[in-house]
Order: sequence, then C-alpha cells, then structure tokens
Amino acid sequence: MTITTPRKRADARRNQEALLDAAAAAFVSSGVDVPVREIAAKAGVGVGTIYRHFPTRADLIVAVYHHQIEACAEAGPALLAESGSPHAALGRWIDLFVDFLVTKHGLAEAFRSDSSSFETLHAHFLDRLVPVCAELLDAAVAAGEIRPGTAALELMHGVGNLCIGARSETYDPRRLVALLIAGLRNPPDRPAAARV
Amino acid sequence: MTITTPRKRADARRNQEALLDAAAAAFVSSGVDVPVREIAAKAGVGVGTIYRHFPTRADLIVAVYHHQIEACAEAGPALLAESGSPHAALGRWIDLFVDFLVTKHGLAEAFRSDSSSFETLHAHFLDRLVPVCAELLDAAVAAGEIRPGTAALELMHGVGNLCIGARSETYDPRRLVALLIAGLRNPPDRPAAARV
DNA sequence: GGCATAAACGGAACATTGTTCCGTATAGTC
DNA sequence: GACTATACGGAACAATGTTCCGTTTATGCC
Repeated sequence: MTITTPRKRADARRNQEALLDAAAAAFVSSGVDVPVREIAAKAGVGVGTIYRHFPTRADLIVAVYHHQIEACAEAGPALLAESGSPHAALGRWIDLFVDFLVTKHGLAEAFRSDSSSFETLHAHFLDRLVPVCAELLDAAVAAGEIRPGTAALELMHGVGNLCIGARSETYDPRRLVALLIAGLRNPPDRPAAARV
Repeated sequence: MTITTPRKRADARRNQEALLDAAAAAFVSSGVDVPVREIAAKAGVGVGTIYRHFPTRADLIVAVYHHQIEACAEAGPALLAESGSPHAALGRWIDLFVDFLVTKHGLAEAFRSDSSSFETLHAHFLDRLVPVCAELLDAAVAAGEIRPGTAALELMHGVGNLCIGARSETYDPRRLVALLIAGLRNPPDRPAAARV
C-alpha cells in the first residue's frame, strides 16, 4: 500500500479512520444493524461521507472485523497441525468461528442475509473462511473420522444459522453446533480406521 | 367458541375473511414480510382495519397457518405410533416441520425473530409444537436411541434456524437438519466420554 | 501567498415501511 | 327513520436507508 500517485486527500483518510472507530464502537453497543445516521454522528461526519467510503454496510462490517476474520482464517492450519485429530481441530475451529459470530450482535443475521447489501460480506467470508473449513473437513474425511459429502460452504452456512439469536439467555448455539459436528462422524457400524 | 352474545358486525367478519384470504395469497407471492399496505390493498380495506383485526403481524401469520400448525402437531403422536422407532418418528416429524417452514418464505426468519411483534407466533409454536417435540424426544431417550439432555425448545429453535435462507438454490437445510438429528444418536458401542 | 480545480463533504430530500389516530360511515336495534 | 356502538379508511407520523447536489477544502502550481 505504498504512497503512490493517486494519494487520497488527508481529510478523506482521517474521516475513514474516524468512521472505522465510530462503527466499531457502535457495533459493540448497538449491533451491526445500528442506524447509519448514528455511526455518522459518532464519527462527526455526514451520512454522505459514510456512503462514499463504504458503499454498503457490509463493506463497513468487513473493514471493521478484517483483523478478526484473518485471525480466524489463520487459526485453521495451526489447529490442524497441533490438534490430535482433524476432527478435533475442526471442532475447535468451528468454536472459534462461533465465538466470533455470537460476540457481534447481529453479525450472524447479517451473514445469512441474502440481501444484496451484504454481498461483500458473503464474498469475504467465502474467500477467507470457506477454504479453511474445507481443508479441515478434507483432512477429517481423509482420516476416516467423518463421512464425506458435506460441503464446507454448507456447513458454515449451517453453523452461521445456528448462531442467529444467540445472546438471548435461553439459547446457546454451542450445544447445537456440537450436535451438528457430532452428526458428521462416521457411524460406528462402518469399519473405519479412525480411533481417537 | 360458538357465535354467542357479543356477535361481531357482519362487515367486520367479512373483512376478517377477506384479510385472511389476501394475506394467504400475499404470503405465497411475497413472503410473510409482505408490506402491510399490500395486504390491505389486496383485501380492499384500509391499513387501520388490518391492525384492528390483527394487532401484530404474528397474529395474522398464526391465523393464516393455524390449520397447518395443528396438522403438524397432530402428526407427532401418529408418527410415534406407526413408526418403527421413536428416533425414526422424530426424524419424520422434524421433516414435516422443516417442510412447513421452508415452503413459507420468511417464516423461519420470523420464527427466530425476537422482536416483540412476533411474540404471538413464538407463543403459539411453543404451545402447540414444543410439547409434541418433547414427547418424541422423551420416547427416543426412553428407548435408548438418543442421549438425554437436549430440550425440545432448543432443538426446535435450532431446526428453525437451520431453515433460514432456504429457497436459495444453493442451500438445502434438510441435509444439515439430518446431521443435527444424527448428532443426537446415542451410539450403543461408544461410551459418552469419547465425544470431542 | 494567492489561485484554480478536483476531491470530498454535509445534510436536505426522497423512498419504503410500520404504526397510530380520529373524523366519517354504517350495521344493528328500537 | 333515528340512534348508537362498532368498524372503517387513510392521512399523518416515525424510523431508516439511500441519493443528490450546492458548498467547502486540500492540494498542486504559479
């Protein structure tokens, strides 16, 4: 990102920073659905400025959580290397993903949304996380721990959906996610060389 | 529930009928999130009339799908009686529930919503369907087919969540729901401690 | 420093949708 | 036919996303 020819104006860069900070704070206090006006006010800019820097809400979300998404993506291979079994690594990685989703009000809802405003979010998750999930799935299949035939995208879609509505005292997605992962396991009647 | 003393005015009953018909049609063509004005226009009434008859959107949804919800509830005991095993009955009943949800655009989304407007929907599902699910779960636990510890409400919440975003060509909740149900199984030859 | 210009800004204005409210119309009754 | 409780209609208000354009300003050049 060198400072080449088309350098942005200083105020533009300053406002973009302010917007990211304001959005991060607003997301924490009011969820990722926080009204645009509120973010603009917190950042001390007009709404037009938000739309100029981040054409869709998804762009803003992706920018705010970029680091955390990267960290999650990079944790995949690490877990695979250090965990006893691919299936255990998959389970732990999914836990990371679930933690990421449930600690951000409304992110799971946004992730599943098929509204066009969230295309960027979908695309980014697809680019960074689905391949990681696929790697873990493949390893577990190769080790004979789980049955083949489940696509990474499908699994992540399901996990994302299960995380919707977390935060309500009466619903903890982690148990259900664990059931889902357990459901992947090879049935014991099938002779498989896998023994944990 | 007969038409006793406080009989409603004829035009009121007529409008309620018209609203139910219009809403049913609108739900099919535009999902249960269809704008209120659209339903009112289709029924040939003003929006005020909708709110008078159905204070919240959930009331309208419940009224429109009342028969189907009843049918689903009544199918539970029947399946339990005729199926080979409680777990099979549970699986088939969940399939019915999934079918019900995915054939109504947006119903799964509404079901999971914790917005106060949907309290009636929640309440009705809780009253009619959760006990049925609990009965099936208990029977399967008693038969030793699944592990105990999963609440009916939790399971239905999860299944409902998995059904969000169906209709998109690329996502079929049935496979994931099947995984979830499979995850409940209590493998007879594997001690519970082997779980990850 | 002063100036020209392209870049960026701000927020009014418009669009969509839910919800309320009250003046008006009318079904049922005597 | 008149009276009244009931019901109706739709204007009006509120919340929110999105666009648009007149105004401001940072930057490069003299």
